[in-house]
Amino acid sequence: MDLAIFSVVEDALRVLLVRRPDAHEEPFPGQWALPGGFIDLRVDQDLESCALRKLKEKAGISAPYLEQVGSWGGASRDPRGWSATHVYFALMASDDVSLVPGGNASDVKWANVDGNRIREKLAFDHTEILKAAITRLRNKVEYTSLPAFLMPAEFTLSELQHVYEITLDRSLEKKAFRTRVLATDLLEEVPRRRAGANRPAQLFKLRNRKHLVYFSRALTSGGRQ
Amino acid sequence: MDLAIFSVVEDALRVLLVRRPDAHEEPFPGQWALPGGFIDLRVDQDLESCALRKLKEKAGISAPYLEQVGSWGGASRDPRGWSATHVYFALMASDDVSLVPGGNASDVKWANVDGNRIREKLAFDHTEILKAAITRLRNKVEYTSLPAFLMPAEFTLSELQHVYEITLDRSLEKKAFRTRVLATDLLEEVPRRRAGANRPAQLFKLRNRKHLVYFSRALTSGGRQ
DNA sequence: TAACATGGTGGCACAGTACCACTAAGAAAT
DNA sequence: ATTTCTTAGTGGTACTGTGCCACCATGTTA
Repeated sequence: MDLAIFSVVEDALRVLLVRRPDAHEEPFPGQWALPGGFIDLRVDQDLESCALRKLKEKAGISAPYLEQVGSWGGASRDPRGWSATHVYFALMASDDVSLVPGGNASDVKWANVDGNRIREKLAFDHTEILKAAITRLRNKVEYTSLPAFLMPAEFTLSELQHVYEITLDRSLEKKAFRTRVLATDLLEEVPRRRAGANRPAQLFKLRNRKHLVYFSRALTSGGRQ
Repeated sequence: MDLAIFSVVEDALRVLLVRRPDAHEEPFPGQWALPGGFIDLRVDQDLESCALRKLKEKAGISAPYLEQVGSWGGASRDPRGWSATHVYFALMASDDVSLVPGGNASDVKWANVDGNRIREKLAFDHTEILKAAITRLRNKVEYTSLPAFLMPAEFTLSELQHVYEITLDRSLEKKAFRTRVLATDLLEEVPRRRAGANRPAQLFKLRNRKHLVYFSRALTSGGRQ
């Protein structure tokens, strides 16, 4: 079981990494890896509850967006022999990030996603797994409301667009974005505005914290470069 | 490892089933199930080669469209205890169907997909797994060229549309379908026509037997009822 | 040669997006 | 108090791909 836990922190898409134990009998000692671990047959009813348990242990969150990416198995991915892992990706709201890391700070970190990879070299086949997770995320953001699960409880339309732009790594056209989002029942106005050194912006919240909205088309090219 | 092998036979979407062995120490004796089996750690380099091997054994085909659907694991899916399986779905060209079944004819059959289920009651959690595979297939057909992998080497546009309609279980509008397909580089004309009791139809083949085309929108409602 | 059946197209309406200029509303600077 | 600045939010037209449907095309069969 391995997890790709994403969040948007400081205007960047990030993924949670943990450091492998430094014991010499362990494979890839001291290297960065995706959080995960073995299934506990006495505790975990099924794969999803195992993923939820790991998520709570590593990131301290209990009700994130969770989706299976797939499974990887083979003879060469672990030096100890044939192995298989089930991979999930999770999305964390940015205001829950402060709760992380739950363990020793030096052994957990958020790594920046650049393009469709990260700078760190990962243990096992985690580089390939992470690439698949990022690709899945990006593709799905094109035609769903996935980035909504990366938002805090209340947010403005511009903030939501900004998170879309960060996860897609390209700019979007403002009017098209707004029309498209407001045409669905994704959002609900709250009677508050975000103040700043400019015109205050309407705040919204999700109408349903669990529901994923599908758009009928993808947005193509984007606004200001 | 379990496989949902689809094909379109006699104007219907079908999935390949195998009968469980009748020995009493086996779970679900004599019941229908998705083809599959255990990974052979000496032979299978990774999950995909295991799926390809099973596919060759059960259906006698060697280069189909193959895609991972996900994995299922839990304490209650097998009476023998905690277990997990990796699930792939495969698409077979209709003219390869004659090669099936490879084993005893009475132990293998094509089952009709009705709605998003089949009539047969399946062993283990295979009913749920198959439902997920059918849903994945249907969803993806909306915006990709997946049904092209269900076609014989040469086919007409009407035949392709017909296979789309069978997999989607609804009718499509002729002009919209043609315009959309021909706007991509999916097909290539061959210098032959399909004769019949009517105007002969242009035959096409896939420009690339492996490449999957993505459309920018889904088709909505369809033509003649 | 007329009837029939399916192949294939022309043309207009419509929905959702692309584009871009414009107005709106607040804080900060003058 | 007025101007400047910055981001919020909108109006309006063009464009693309689809929905719709009538119509023509081209073969076989009666």
